[in-house]
Amino acid sequence: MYSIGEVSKMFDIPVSTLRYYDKEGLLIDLEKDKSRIRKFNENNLEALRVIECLKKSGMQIKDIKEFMHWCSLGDKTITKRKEMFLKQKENIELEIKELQKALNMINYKCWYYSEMEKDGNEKRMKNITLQDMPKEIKEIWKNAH
Amino acid sequence: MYSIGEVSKMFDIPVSTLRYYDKEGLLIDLEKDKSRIRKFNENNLEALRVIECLKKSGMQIKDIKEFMHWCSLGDKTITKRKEMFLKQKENIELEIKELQKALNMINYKCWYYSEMEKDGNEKRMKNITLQDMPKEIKEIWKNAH
DNA sequence: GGAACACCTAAACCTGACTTTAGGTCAATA
DNA sequence: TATTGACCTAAAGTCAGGTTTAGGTGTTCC
Repeated sequence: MYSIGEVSKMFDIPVSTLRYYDKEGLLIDLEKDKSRIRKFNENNLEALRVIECLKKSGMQIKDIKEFMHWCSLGDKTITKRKEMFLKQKENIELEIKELQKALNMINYKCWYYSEMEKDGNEKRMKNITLQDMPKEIKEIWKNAH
Repeated sequence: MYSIGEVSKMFDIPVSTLRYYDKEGLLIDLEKDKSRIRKFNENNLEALRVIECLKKSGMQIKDIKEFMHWCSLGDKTITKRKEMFLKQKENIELEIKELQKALNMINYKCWYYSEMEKDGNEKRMKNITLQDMPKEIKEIWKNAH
């Protein structure tokens, strides 16, 4: 059993955010003692790990709440929950692809700017074409477009 | 030369958002004709590509504006701009790593739920340990934690 | 000539995800 | 005993990144 302050340190999430998640219904079976103090058990910590993961995958608080509600309904929602994870898997794979494209653009710019830095001005690079690029930069450029 | 409506379709960005970017100073040398109608040229389109890429890499509008301002100052800001791209490269690489970790978590959950679906209930999977997992799932689990 | 359409500005409004504030409880320490 | 520190609630505030609204201009189709 952990206090909200301990959990805050373990997960590096502000106490106010943990209370907010609780208020929004993301921590469904979180218990409180006689003085209304929250007590986090292993299930609650696992819920928090799932919350962080679903947030990373782009899910909104209200949808995470809905998922947590399904969890509390037991066996009859297993398929629903599995399908939700399959959908988030697609989301996150797409997001990684987009980030990799952006990374290629940034890597191209890094090369472009280090060439300009050598020249000390923008003249030569302003008119650069695919033919002028080294093979590996050409590849990066293509993956960025 | 393109109208705002054409650019909106080309980039799949709402017209209102393009106007907002212009208002916030992200489209520094965007020209307007005698009736104040925006005319996008190739430089402006390239700026938009960079804006989308920097946004993906987690940069805020006000910092993108600052970058665009550096661009307008010419040769003396080349090194500054290069260093900004190097920093965004780190950001985006870190973000990809975090997303991959979340993806491992989600993949683990997908396996976990498909096993539960076979059983029709949560009993067996609730008490699963590392030893019970197939080798490849064990790897996924480890990369998620 | 008038209606439809694409454009314009300024300003108000919206949304999600928190964070801060104000006022209070409770247990342990000086 | 009083003050410190960790906890509590409800409600208001904040912030980024847009979106919507209200009122207007200029061009083209019927």
